[in-house]
Amino acid sequence: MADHVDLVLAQWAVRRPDLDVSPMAVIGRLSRLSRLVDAELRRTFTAHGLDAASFDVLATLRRSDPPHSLTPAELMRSSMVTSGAITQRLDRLEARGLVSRSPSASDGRSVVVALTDAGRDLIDEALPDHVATEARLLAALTEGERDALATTLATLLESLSEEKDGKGGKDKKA
Amino acid sequence: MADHVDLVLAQWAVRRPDLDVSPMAVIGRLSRLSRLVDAELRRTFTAHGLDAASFDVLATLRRSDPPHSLTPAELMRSSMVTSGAITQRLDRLEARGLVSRSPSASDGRSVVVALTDAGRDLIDEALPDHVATEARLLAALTEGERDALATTLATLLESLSEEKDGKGGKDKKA
DNA sequence: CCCAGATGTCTTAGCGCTGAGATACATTGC
DNA sequence: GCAATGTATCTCAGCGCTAAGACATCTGGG
Repeated sequence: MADHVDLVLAQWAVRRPDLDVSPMAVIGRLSRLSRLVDAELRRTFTAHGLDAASFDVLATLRRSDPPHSLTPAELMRSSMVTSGAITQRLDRLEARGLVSRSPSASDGRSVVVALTDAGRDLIDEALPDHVATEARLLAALTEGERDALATTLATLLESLSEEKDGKGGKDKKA
Repeated sequence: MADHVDLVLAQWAVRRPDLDVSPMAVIGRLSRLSRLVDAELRRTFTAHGLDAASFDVLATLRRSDPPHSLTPAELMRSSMVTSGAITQRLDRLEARGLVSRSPSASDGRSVVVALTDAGRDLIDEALPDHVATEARLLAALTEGERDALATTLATLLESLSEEKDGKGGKDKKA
């Protein structure tokens, strides 16, 4: 019943008994789990000729209102990557004919990125496999555990997002 | 109370009502959380002249028995990165005088990586800040929630690790 | 009306990692 | 002994991302 993180905690207890390393029980597992999950998801993406970055953009467009178009700035905020990363992702997807870029009618600085028919077909085909993979990765949990996990992760996500936005902030002056 | 993932789930319910995307409630939050956590941890590492990769290696060595030495292969298994990544991490740390490499006495193919005094001083100085940062990131949870979260993540971690090792195989029954 | 600051997109250098493979040494079965 | 296989380390090209910054365009207060 001891995973890698349990061993790490036991080692720290010997080397640095002065430190309370208990937060690692959560953060350490979160990190390792994320790596394992990413690796598994990648297999599904590869099977459909995609990678995580491309899938992310196509899925975000697919979720948006028809005609499934967003600006690079919106994609950037949704994806948590920099603007340079979005530019390059779109370059790759555009070269493959999966998205199109056209100047925005309402904002001269902006661009409208839209799913092409080929892009929509590809993401619609990959999606069922993707969610099936996700479901398989969670198969070890009961439904109750899954729900509780989602709730707790949502709590953490909100607390970190707020911190990042400066809302309420840490404890410094408002 | 609605985080980004709740919005994503609501969008999929409209665009693809045929799909059960509920696994995203967990997997999606796991991914985003991991990104946010990594970004926060990085700030602490940077403050000590480190990055996540260097910290990982130094901390792994520090946890090992005195004289705090391991082989690249052991570091590779602990870190979940490829051998090429370990070689490069060690190149950087060795160039800074934080670790040393010497040929193994017992295995002609192998190398012994050891913390130098400077490396040990650096990791011992950074560690308290690091665990403090981790504790701050979890401050939104009660102790009970933290424990339950650690337990559930451990369950997932074990199930994915076993799958990877081929133990029990991919197919359900043993 | 106009300008200063905010915003949107793209460019580029540099970084760390992967994946494939090269090389050397170790181990096992015969 | 020795061939076949496995293990340990390193090399290197290629990839996607970040950070910093260049431009163009928008917006709101004098």
